Order: sequence, then C-alpha cells, then structure tokens
Amino acid sequence: MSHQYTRETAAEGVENALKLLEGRWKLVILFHLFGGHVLRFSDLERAIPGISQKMLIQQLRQMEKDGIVRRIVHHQVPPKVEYCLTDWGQALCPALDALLTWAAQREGLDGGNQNVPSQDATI
Amino acid sequence: MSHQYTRETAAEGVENALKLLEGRWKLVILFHLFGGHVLRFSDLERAIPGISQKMLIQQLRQMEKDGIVRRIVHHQVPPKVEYCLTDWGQALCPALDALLTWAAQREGLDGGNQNVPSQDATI
DNA sequence: CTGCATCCGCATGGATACTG
DNA sequence: CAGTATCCATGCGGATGCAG
Repeated sequence: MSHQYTRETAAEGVENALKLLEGRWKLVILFHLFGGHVLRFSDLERAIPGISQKMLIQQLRQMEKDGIVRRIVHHQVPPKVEYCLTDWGQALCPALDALLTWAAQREGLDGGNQNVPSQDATI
Repeated sequence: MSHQYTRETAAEGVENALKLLEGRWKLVILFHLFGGHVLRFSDLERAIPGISQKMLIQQLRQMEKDGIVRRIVHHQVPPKVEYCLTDWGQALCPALDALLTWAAQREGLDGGNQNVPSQDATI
C-alpha cells in the first residue's frame, strides 16, 4: 500500500479528490450524513439553514454521481427520498480528520512566523 | 490529542481548511513546493504551463496570507523573489496523502454499487 | 414532498498590456 | 524579473415559480 506518486499525478489525484468535495454545501451535507445517518430531503433542508432546494439537490446529485452518496427512492405519495453515505463516502472520515488535525496545528507550529508574512532577504 | 468535535464545528473546521486549498492552482503550486523546494516566481510560472501571472501571484499571495507559503524577497536588480512552504504548509502532506488514499479506494470498496447509482425501494 | 426550470447577480478565473 | 491593471467570459449560487 505504499503510495508512489510523481509530483504531477499526486497533484492531479488530490485535485480530483478535492473537486468532489468542492461546492458550498457538500461538506455540511456530508457531516450530517456521517455515522450512517439516513436523512430525507426535507430533513437535510431543515438541518441546513440557508441552503436552497436547488443547491441541496444539486450537491446531492453530484455526490451521488460521484459515488459518495446513495439515494433511496420510496415510490409512494407523498414522495419520500432518503439519502445516506456509500461505503466509500464513509471512508472519507479519516481524510477529513487529517485535514482537521492539520488545521488545528496552525496554532502551535509553523515556525512562529504568523506575524512575519513576508521575509526580507535584504542584506 | 483526541478530536472531540460536534457535527457543526467539524464541518466548519474542514470547510475552513478546504477553503485554504480552494483555487484552481493552489494544489499544483503546493505540490511543486513540497519537499522543501524553494522556487522563484518565474520557476513556478515555467513549471506550471497554462497559469497566468495574475493567477500565480494571486494564489501565492492568498497562501502566504494564510501562512502556508513563505515569500522571500531579495532586493536586487533584476528583482528576485523566492517561495517555499512554511512548517505548517509542509504539515499538509499527511492530510493530502489521506485524501489520495481515499481517492484510491474508489476502486475496491463502495459496496460494489458503482452501476446502481439510485436504489429503488419500490415494493 | 421532492425536484426541476428559469432568470439574475456576483465572484472567480483568464488574456492582454503596462510598470518598477 | 516580478508584479499590477484592465477587461471579459464563465460558472456558481440564490430566489422564485412550477410539476409529478
């Protein structure tokens, strides 16, 4: 399982991965679905204040197409559609946790140069 | 170092982290800087075909402001400016690797339902 | 209830030309 | 060499209205 990537393919790989997560609301949706939660369209709508239906369905559809989210249609009136994560979608957890860890490291390391944005090499 | 996040703060944290990585060229630049490489403006320009000066300087400036990239100015004629990663920027490596790992898992798990995008719960 | 269509404003990104 | 300034195209996201 050793990763042997060239600088370019690695950049492409991460860019592709990031592209799947891009979108104003995908992360929020994802976190509402983590842990095996199964939510209806209206549940998500209510759980995410400020999101429009268009955005909600758009982001859900994209993630469904990308294999991150599973869509379950119950043919009944009134309609009922539920959303949950695929196995692959659940597998995102560790990666996002790593990102979280990195973000948390901001205060702590970085060489103590938060207030020295530009170094000046003038002699 | 246990992460104890609520659903909301975690989403915010990751979103903030992702926001720092957003931008058409940031990842590409990052990967060219990983490994302690110190590159001049023109080096990056040459190394990344298709990028415009505007985009290059814009993305670099944002990452500098965010503490990911360090900018070193040599006051001389002709001008010479070098860019490298901060310690925190270098620390991004594991997180991006996790993302890479996740992306690689696409083929392999996900319950074998790549061809069944929408499940149908009709009785 | 769930989801699609349309229109609109704004931010992002790209091309080009110019400056210290 | 290392930017800055300007103009322009595109796309994203928001609001509203309609349909199955």
